[in-house]
Amino acid sequence: MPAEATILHADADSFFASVEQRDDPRLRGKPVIVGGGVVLACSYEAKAFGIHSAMGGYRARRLCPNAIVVSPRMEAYVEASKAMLEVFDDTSPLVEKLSIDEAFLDVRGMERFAGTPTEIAKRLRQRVREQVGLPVTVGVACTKFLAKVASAVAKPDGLLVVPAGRELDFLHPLPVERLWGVGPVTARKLHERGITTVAQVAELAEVQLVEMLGRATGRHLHSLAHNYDPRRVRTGGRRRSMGSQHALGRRSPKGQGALDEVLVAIVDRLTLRLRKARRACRTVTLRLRFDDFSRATRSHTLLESTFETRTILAVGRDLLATAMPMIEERGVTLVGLSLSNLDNDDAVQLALPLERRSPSALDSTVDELRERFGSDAITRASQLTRRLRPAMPTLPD
DNA sequence: TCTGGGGTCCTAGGACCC
DNA sequence: TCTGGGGTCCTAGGACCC
Repeated sequence: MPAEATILHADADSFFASVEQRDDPRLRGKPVIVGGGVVLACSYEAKAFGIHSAMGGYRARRLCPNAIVVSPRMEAYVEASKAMLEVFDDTSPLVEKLSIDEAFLDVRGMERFAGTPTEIAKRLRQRVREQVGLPVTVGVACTKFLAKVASAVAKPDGLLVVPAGRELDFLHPLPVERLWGVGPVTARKLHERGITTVAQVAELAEVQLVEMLGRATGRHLHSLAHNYDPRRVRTGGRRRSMGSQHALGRRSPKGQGALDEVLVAIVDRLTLRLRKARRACRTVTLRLRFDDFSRATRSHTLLESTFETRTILAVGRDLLATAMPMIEERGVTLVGLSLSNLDNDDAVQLALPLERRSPSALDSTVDELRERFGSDAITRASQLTRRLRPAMPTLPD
């Protein structure tokens, strides 16, 4: 017996542009572009002209000279996202937020008091429309992946239910680009071998796909083409990195001083966000993009987590200094910083200051930590202390 | 298709440890 | 003292998503 279609994927349509149209009646029914230099989002009226997100603003305006261009208002989008999430949370106890404008909802077992998944999905769309004022498309299927494909196919302002037992009939005729994780590179590799539909992917053995695309992508695509996706809808989940970047115009100054100013501004923004989120980071990564659109990263991992502006700026400056020869040679067009390794477990945090203790004191403290946090966390802590030990000065206990 | 800003996950080699 | 297999962490790069 096939699995029931109980997973909903709710996705706001042209989210940023829809918020703009909601808040300014003059924009309704008109081609709207959010963002200036590059299109961050655009309304369906603009899409009809061939405009899409990530397209250069210059080209977009040539395609549709009458399009109305508005600056992004991130606060308004965050607000709308929260309001939408409230409706989701009120619909099902199992909600997984995917991005600012989409989420999965598991409605299994809710039939007796809330109706069938289809009825729940209809009500969800109506409530977001009434309470938040935005159009939302919902896909319903037995797996997360298929629900997401369904909502993409149903856009805009639609609802599509893939009935249990009919999954492959729905999936197989679709182009490979519909598979989650198939971008330009993977699509090109598949096309080169004459593979354009999901059905053709499904005909291949897993080993063939792995050979073609690498282990992870190959296995992933093999699973998806057969609609094998055991991932459950999970609530919570903390972010694993935090970043900020700044694109430099072709003509902006690129000397070390100018770059340092950009870096200081980025570090300032980031550490503020870090402290606001009550997190700390251990790895700092400098991201660079060059005139020819090649990229490079330079990273450094600290021994101890930090949220201090001073510390992170110092690391950022070191990384920038090591990259200066490359920058001078290739010409930099983007500078970014990413903070990762966020919040290590408590045991490691506690073990680190032990650097200043003698080996015997260290061992007894590790025992204490084991009692407090369990052996799993301790494995990492003791590994770390072992690594520190050779460099440790011996102090009296 | 000449390109923003925010993320996630995978790979691969080297260092180091048990 | 030598050797091997397995595991984790760090760094750099790449693909993909919204």
